[in-house]
Amino acid sequence: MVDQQLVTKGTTGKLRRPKLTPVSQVACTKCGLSRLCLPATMDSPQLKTFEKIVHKTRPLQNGDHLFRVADDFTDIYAVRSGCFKTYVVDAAGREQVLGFHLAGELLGLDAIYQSVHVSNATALGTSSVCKLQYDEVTTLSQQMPELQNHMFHLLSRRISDLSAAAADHTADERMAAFLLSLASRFKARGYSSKEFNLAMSRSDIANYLRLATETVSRVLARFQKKGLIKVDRKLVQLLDKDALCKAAGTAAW
Amino acid sequence: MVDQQLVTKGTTGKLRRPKLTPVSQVACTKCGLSRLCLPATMDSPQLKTFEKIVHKTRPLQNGDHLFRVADDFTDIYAVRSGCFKTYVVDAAGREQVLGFHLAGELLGLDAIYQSVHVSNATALGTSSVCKLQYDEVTTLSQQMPELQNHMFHLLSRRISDLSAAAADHTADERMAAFLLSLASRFKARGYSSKEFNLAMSRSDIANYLRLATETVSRVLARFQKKGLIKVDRKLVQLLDKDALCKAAGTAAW
DNA sequence: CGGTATTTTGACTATGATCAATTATAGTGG
DNA sequence: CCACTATAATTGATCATAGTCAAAATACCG
Repeated sequence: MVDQQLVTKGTTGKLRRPKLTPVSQVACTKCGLSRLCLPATMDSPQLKTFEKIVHKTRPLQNGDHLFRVADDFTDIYAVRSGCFKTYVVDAAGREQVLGFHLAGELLGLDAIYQSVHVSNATALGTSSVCKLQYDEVTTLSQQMPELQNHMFHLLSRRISDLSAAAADHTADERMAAFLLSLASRFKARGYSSKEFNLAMSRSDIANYLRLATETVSRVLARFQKKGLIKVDRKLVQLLDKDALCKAAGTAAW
Repeated sequence: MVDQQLVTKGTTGKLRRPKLTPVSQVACTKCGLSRLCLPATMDSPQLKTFEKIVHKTRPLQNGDHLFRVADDFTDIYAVRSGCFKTYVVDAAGREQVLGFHLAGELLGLDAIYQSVHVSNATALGTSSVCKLQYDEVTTLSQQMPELQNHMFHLLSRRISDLSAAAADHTADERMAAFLLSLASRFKARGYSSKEFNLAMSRSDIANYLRLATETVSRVLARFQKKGLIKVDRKLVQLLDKDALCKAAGTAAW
């Protein structure tokens, strides 16, 4: 694999990461929770109240678990930095990746109705979260319609996303849709939507997309040959988004 | 893997074992809403208040649409009788069935965050629903913690179900799991869990399970030959649930 | 009944999985 | 800094599950 121009040959991916631009006016000072996981309509005093139930935690290292199946459910987590993967292990011991969660996204929502975690969450690289005690969230939601509403929206959105992901698509479509999804989420966070690092391994991607690792490799190679993307290890550049959208079988992103 | 920290003194008085939310004795007199879609802890006066926001509608005929993509989202629907299917149509015109919804189950939850429907819902056979104006639900949730909690639970449960359905399984596993899911839902509604009618066509089932219609036919035939089930047209009898569970790759239901 | 829908069955095919081998990459300790 | 190892990613060859195409059988409905 001959790659001529690497802006920086990566001992660390951090150096070359596109700069962050602040997204929201309001932000939780305590943990940097951006607008992405906060109600848009919160004013200052509300924010202050809200901050009281947000608890910082120390960062997790690659592979560390945030929670596991059957753990007591007491807290919701908001990703502060890094990336987490959630997964389950079925009766036959096969792992199934349920999702990847970037900064500003919530973890553990599937545990609410059973008061027990039904999935595992593990850090991909050094990552951190904010902790929100669930009963404090519900209590506060009683007083703050905006928060209640926001919770409904977040849950609804996850339902919608999962529905979309459940659809029947070819390997190429799924891969293209996956890359575009990452792009749009990075963009929403102020990062480049054309170039980003994959926090997860090929086999995690494969598992998430219900493909074999080899297929992921091949599809990426094929996309590259067709000029849709450029891949170098973890770094992905989207060269032709329109074509990618077409490959994904979706309207423009 | 599975921790043994199951001995936890409760921080709250809540049940925390993996089981369904407790069911209530009460039922909405107005539309027959069963305990399945009502908060378990509602008492009589609360129920009366709740009933005020429940609106009966006239039954729909087979194929009638309850809502379509891009329709304004104003109401949540609770299935009163019959069965509904929700689906989307992708850019290429392919239909994707998202789910089947039996009495007591809610419809339209994926529309909350966009205030617009993102899926279509159509009746399978003559079916009816109750209508709940969404902003009345949220307003009432502010005053009734039980209702808010119930909404969170329902949304969380749907997330959990969708996650499970998204997993990568063989045709046999998916079919077995599908039959068992129906069985358990019928049982929860007081119907037989061993014998029931399929409200949906083979091709709807196939689409939902991401299989070809022909494959559904073949799998059902295979199951019958192996003595797991008996199928006659729409009527299904589960003859050997244990074997079905094994075929589904799940623990007993 | 007669005509249309749906379902089933059979033959063949293709997409993506599996198996196997090779090449990169990241970590570790001398 | 460089072997040395373990892990991850890629590439090739072959296989199998489920899809597609085609046709027959069965159910549905006026």
